[in-house]
Amino acid sequence: MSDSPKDDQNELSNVPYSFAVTSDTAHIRQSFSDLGQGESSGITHSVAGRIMLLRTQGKIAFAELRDSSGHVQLFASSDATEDFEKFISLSLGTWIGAIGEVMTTRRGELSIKVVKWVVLANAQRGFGDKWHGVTDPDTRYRQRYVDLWANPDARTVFVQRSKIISEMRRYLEDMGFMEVETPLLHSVAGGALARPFTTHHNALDIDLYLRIAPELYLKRLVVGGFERVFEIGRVFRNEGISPRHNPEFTMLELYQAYADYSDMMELTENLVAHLAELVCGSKIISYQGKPIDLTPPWRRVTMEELVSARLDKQVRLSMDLDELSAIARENEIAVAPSWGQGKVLLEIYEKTTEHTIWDPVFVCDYPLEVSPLSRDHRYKADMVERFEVIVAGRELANAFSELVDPAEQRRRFLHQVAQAQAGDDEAMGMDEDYIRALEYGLPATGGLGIGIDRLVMLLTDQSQIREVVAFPTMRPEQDR
RNA sequence: GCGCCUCUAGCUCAAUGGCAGAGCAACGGACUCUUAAUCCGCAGGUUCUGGGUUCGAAUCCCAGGGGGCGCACCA
Repeated sequence: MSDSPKDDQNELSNVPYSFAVTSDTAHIRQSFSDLGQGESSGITHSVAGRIMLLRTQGKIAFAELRDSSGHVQLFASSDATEDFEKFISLSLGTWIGAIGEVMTTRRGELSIKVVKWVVLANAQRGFGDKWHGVTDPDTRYRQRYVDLWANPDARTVFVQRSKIISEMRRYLEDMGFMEVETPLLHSVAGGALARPFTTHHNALDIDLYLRIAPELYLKRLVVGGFERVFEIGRVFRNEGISPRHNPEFTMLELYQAYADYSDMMELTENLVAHLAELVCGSKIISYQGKPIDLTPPWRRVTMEELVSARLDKQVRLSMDLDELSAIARENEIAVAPSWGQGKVLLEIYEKTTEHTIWDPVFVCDYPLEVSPLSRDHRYKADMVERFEVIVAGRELANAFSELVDPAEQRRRFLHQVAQAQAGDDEAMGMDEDYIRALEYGLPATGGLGIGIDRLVMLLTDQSQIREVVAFPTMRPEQDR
């Protein structure tokens, strides 16, 4: 970052406003794959991209031209190429457009035999070591444009991210879901338990929150008669940054009328397995050196069973608070006085069990106490019909049968407000309009949220969220 | 927010108390089929910043800054 750009070379700064390409490098590779060694195709193409390598050899030169689809070799020679002397003095990183016949060299390398060429952009700064690239994480994340050229693997991740999201859209649309957009600016921060970012609207003179979840608006749309809706969008949570957390991240949320959380399980496992097959070529993927089998159906097991098996003793929500708290303390969990059995059970699960799960598991049936938007379990007291999907020790999805009873929703919100007053800065606020919406009638509805960034991490074998977010949140650069 | 680690040429890295170096990039040159081309030459530094210990500090100590990892919070 302290490096300074080279002085402009005037003749190279005078670059054209457009350049007509006839093909990209991937299509050329595809079209001329049967061209034998030392053959000329007789077909001229015009390509553009960056010069990533340049090998001069007296009166001839070889360059690697890279574009967004791949790369192809340029072959230049003093008798065929215009301004040959200038061509061989090009700096690595220069964008050029090149026109010439498609051919192969004596060694069989597919090449464009450059006749005419033009500089499209000058690279005044270099892209690092041509073998090692740039590995400094600070540079890679702050200057992603450098990373993407210096480290081709970084580029692949973002291509796959794009494929995952685009295929997710297509898959859901094929199921009859409609993509919608709901507000990012909320006057009540709801739909999840998290601290929000605050901002201010000048004309209305009110504080607004950047949304922590689209949930409550999406369910309003179901009330409005859109029976299958989804949104893929950014949410914002004012929390710490870590290898698995970025303050803004992308969520898929979907809602399906007349469905419950069992339907959401089926949808989730089928969607994720489908995406894995698309991106990884198999439902059995490799993550951080270990295999993960995403083939449906995934194991379905209750939180109580998981924790009981892990701790090798019965752990039930129906136990006395003292009894549960003792188990928590045995596992070095500090129990806060405001916690009920539900919160204690959740803490025990999260601290002792969650990180030990590798292959995908639907962790079913959460305590009502920690699930203010989920519908009461149809058979189990103080439980809700909710599940999280855990893969590789991490939460991948969260879903439930939605709470449809406005009076009960009001009680849940009131409890949240009390929690907030007791100092819980992640508790939800009262959302009167949402209750009013429920009063107009929300049918049985299944809801699902999937963290896209974490899904992309899983399917691209990345351990850090910064590898799948093009421009992760960073402390502002200091003057250096 | 707390703990541990780290910062040396544009990039990737050496030098562990004794003359700050290499490869790549850049720059100059040779070379008509290369594949990280090769070869010759040249240049490149506030060793993150500030203070301290020492005859002598990239190296040891203190403080600050950037980054990484772990914990906490969370998805």
